[in-house]
This record gives sequence, structure tokens and C-alpha cells, in this order.
Amino acid sequence: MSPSASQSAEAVEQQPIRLPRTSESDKLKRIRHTASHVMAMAVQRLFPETQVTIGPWTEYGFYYDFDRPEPFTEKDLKAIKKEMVKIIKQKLPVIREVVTREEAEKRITEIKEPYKLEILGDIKQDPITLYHLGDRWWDLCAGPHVETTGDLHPKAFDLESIAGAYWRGDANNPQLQRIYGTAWETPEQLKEYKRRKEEALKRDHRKVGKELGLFVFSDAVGPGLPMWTPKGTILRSTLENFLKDEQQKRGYFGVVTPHIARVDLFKTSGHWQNYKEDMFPLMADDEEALHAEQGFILKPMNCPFHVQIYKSELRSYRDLPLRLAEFGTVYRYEQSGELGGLTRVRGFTQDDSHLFVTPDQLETEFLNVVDLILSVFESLRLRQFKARLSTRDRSSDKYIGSDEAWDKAEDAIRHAMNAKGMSYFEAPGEAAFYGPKLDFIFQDALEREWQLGTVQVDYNLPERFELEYVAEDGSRQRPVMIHRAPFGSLERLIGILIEEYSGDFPLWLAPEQVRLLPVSDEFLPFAKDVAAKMLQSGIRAAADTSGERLGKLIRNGEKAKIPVMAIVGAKEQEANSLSIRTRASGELGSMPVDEAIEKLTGAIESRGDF
RNA sequence: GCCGAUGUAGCUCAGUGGUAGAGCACUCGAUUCGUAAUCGAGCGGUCACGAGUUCAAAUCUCGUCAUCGGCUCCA
Repeated sequence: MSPSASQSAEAVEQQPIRLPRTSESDKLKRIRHTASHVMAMAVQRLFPETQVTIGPWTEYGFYYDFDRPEPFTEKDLKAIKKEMVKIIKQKLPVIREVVTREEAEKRITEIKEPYKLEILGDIKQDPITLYHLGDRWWDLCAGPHVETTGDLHPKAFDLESIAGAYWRGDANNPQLQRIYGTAWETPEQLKEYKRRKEEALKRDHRKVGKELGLFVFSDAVGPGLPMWTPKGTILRSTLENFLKDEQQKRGYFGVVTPHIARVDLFKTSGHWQNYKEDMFPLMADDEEALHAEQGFILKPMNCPFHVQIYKSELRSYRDLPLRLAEFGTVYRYEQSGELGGLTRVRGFTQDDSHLFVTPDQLETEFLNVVDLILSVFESLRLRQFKARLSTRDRSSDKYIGSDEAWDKAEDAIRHAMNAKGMSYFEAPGEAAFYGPKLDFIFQDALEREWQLGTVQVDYNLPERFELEYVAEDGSRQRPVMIHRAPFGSLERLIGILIEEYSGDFPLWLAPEQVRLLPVSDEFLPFAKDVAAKMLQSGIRAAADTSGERLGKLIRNGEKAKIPVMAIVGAKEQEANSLSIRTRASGELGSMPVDEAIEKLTGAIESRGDF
């Protein structure tokens, strides 16, 4: 490479190509919107029997839903793309036309596209706007668009995938075929977008988890049932111990409850009525019991168990808040098509806790929980998340409890959030069936959103289980429950952590923290001695016994993403020192063994870097 | 659950109807080595599973299971 070439490469690196989201760029909004129309037009040119439905922009592209008896194939996609290029090169004008509702109805009837009639019915404003591409194709659309199809760059768009999607997002409706595409201002942006997508794929926890040997799935065990290897188990228990310590400081008590219970327990809680189909099947002695829905089920939730512990004694207001915590493993029969990696599984462990509080204590205790959750995220260096207040959908009948209790609970959360000055958004219809909740939403490498932490306010289960405490005046009062889980589930949290760190765990979490590399087998005994000494000090260290050359040992250590490697040879053995090499900073020079141990334990203790 | 794609050695992947392949990993041997791959040999497969078509199936057809991308769902 010539000097000038390397300079320009650096220049490119210094000024990365920006990839705006659609919602932050009016120009891309027009481009992507028009691109979806161009795609629809191309599809109807090639496959005239196809009906078009809706085709909005997405944050990085667009899609369009089609109704066609035959499924689209990869080959079709190529043909459609080619046709789109033709339409772009024809520079067809994009013309806005305003018509009356009656006129729109007439035109739709003429072209026999019943889906459009339904869409028209949904449009609340009058008059109706249509957009024409040239004089042969039009669609109902509010716009905006670019001025002609020639404003799209023929090399700055691509068609990405085909998927099924229900009409109007309702599984009871017919399924349409959705084609996803992406479109940009320039070919360079498209290229960069594809490059970043490939990079993101490299962080995928399913890939990294396999490479690092953290967890496994086996067809012999079943789908959605991960098993944790020794390395993965270190991650899990380190996270568990971390949270247990935090909880102990905050007045939580650990409890342990069984994995199965009588189905009646969940009938009382209301879970059975709401989620029967999503639970593993009932275990019963005989057909008759099965028919009568009597028997045992694998627990999908821990709360009813904790409620039983609460109920086992007469509680005084002096005992409240009572905080019962458990890493409880629950089983849910998730739909087969929904399973994926660690983010959606059928058996998982919640860092669950149930807080029983007096109504007066609710807001303070809620804020304490939010504090705990935020401090946990901070320790894990998780900074990209959104807080979502999930409230009930007033028109739905899936919720239990009185309107009054719901309003109280929702207001309590809003009030607490405002008191804390925390920003959040509201999501009507996302509440649990027994109460509203504050959820913490994270993104995976592919920008899919997942709920991790959650805090839920519940006036209903105390009612259904008739919970009581004795108040100051001797009267029996009903406590309020808070359900909360900072991690949500260990499985999902670890999935997200793997992607967040790209497998480069901070020292305190790394399954293998230090690897000792002997320059030759001659120094293996010394390496083993140092490793043993480190283990004694609580450092997860191991000597590499493979007998390979140093270069290979380093390569293997780097591939395994070991945060600290310590090389030992004649010099080190002589001086009782280590030549340190960290994954983050490379060679650090030599250091006495005792000093290294002291620094390592300090960094691990403070969850900091070495 | 629905639509579509995929499934070959522990891993990553070639192999379009005619005797199952490569690299890495693993085992053994040689080498004793100073900051990202030493050399050589060996081991390893019911081509996901089950039917079918065919003289012949990893390859074609159907079914099942699993994985992946979406949709729906998510206490």
C-alpha cells in the first residue's frame, strides 16, 4: 500500500459514514417511502395477480405487504429489484392527487383491490390523498415522497428478506407476504449499512456463546432449554452473587420454593385462566383428574409461592416492607416460532422478588427498587436502555381487579417517576394482567428490543390471596405487592451482556480471568504454581498446559477473550514476576507476582479494569 | 402457532443422481520455542430423523424434528 493510500484509509476511518435513522431525516423518509411504492409497482408489473396492502418506512428501510397465492422466492426478489431499477431509470414523476372519499372508493373498486378499501375505511381525515408513479400506478398514501423515481439511487437500495405477516397484525387474519428492503442516499451508505450489519452478526450471543463455550442446547433435551457449561455457570453465579449481596444490603431475605405446585395455586392467582395454553401440560394421576384440571404444573411464576410464605404467619405493620427474593427457575411453553438463543427460552431463572408493603410505603419502596435496578445496570456497564411504563388497555377484559386499584397503581408509578425525574414512555395495553409495570428495554445486536428489568405494582394478588397485616390500630389491612426483577432473567441478561461486550467480559465477570502462558514446558511448573496462588486469592486463573509455542498460546488466549495473560519464562521464574499482557491494552511489561495478585484482586473487587 | 429459508465430522464450510471432502479442533510423534497460527501422522460422518421415487439418493419427492429471518404472543 502506498503512503497516500494508507492516509486516505485513515481519513475514512476518522470520518465514519453516518447512517441516519428514517425518523431523524426528512430526506430518507421520502426516499424510503418512495422506494416502497416503487417496489410495489415493480411487483405488480411482474406479478399482476398480486394485491398490495400497506408499505411504510422502517428506521433503516421499508417494507410492503402483498397478497399473492404463490410465495415470493429469492429469484423473484432479484427480478423485482431489476424491475425497480427500471422504474427508477424511467424517472417517473411522483404526483400527489387529492380526491374525495367517494372518488377514492370508486377508483379502488375499479382496480379490484379490497385491502385498499379497508385501508380507506381506516383513514380518518378527508379529503384523501393519492400518489401516482407516472400514469400507470397509484396508491393511497399520505406521503411525503421524492419528486420523481429518478431521485432514488439505483445502487443505493436493496431487497433484504421475505417474511409472512398477518393482515393488520392480527393472527386471525390471512397472512400476507412481506418484502423488507433498505434504501439510502448513496451507494456508500448502503455498503456501510451492510458492513455494520455483518459486524453486528459477529456479536450475536448465539455465535459468541458457542465460540466461548458458555452454554449449549441439545435436541435430546428440547428446544428453548439451555444448559450452562462450567464457564457459563461462572457467569451466572457471579451475577447471582453480585445481586444477592446488593439485596442483602437493602434488606431482602432469600427464600427457596419448589419447581412444581398444584394447579389450584395458579387458579387462585389467575395465571391458569390467562396463560394455560402457554404452560407446560398439567401433570395428573389419571384421566379424570386431567379432565377436572386437577394436578400439578411446572411453575411459570414465583409469586404465588412467595405469597404462601407471606401468609404462613400473621404479619404486623412492623414487619413491612417484607422483601422475599429468590432466583426462581420457571418454565413457560413459549410458541415454537418465538424461541431464539437465550433471549426467548422455555426454562429460565428470574431474579425474582416480591415486596409486601403498606399502601403508605408503596412509593418509597418503588423508588428504592428503581434505585437498585439502576445501580445494577451501572455496575454491569449497561447504559443503553429505555424505561417503559406499561399500563392497561381500558377496553380489554384480560385484566383483573378494579379500575380504582389500577388507577391507584398507575398513578403511584407516574408519581414516583416524576419524583425521581426519570424519563420514560407509556405503553398502554402492555401491563401484566394483575398490574401496571415499569420495564427496562434493551436492544440486541440486531436492534431487536427485549425487556430485562421490571417493577410491577400489584393490588390484585393480595386481594385474590386475601393477604393481611395488622395495622397500628389493630385492624386487619391489605398489603400492596411489588414484583420486581432487575435482571429479568439470567438467560436473557447474559444474552444481552454477551452482545454488549462482544464476549469481552469485564474482569470481574470473565469466566477465566488470568491465563498463565509458559514460554516452554520447562516453565509449566512455575506457571502452575502461580495459577494455584492466584486461585487461593480468589482469582480465576489457569496455566496453559497445551505445550504449544508462545505465539499460539497468545492467539488461543486472545480468541478465548481472556482479559489478562501472564507470560512466564526464565526471567520471570528467576525474579518471581510475570510479564503481563491484557486484552484491552496489550503488553504491560513485567510485574512481581505478589503485586499482580494484589492489583487483580483489587480490580475484581471494585469491578474495575486491571 | 403461521409464512419462508436452512440442516454434511466437535466447529466453520465445500460437495446438483454414481466409492463422503477441506481447514480448525482432538490424539500421537518430532520440535523446547519470548508476545496472534512449528512440522508430520492419525482419529473422526446412519450426510437431522422417517418414508418414497430410482439399478443407484447427501443430492429428487413427502412427512417429522430442530435452527434461522419475520409475523403473532410474551404473566
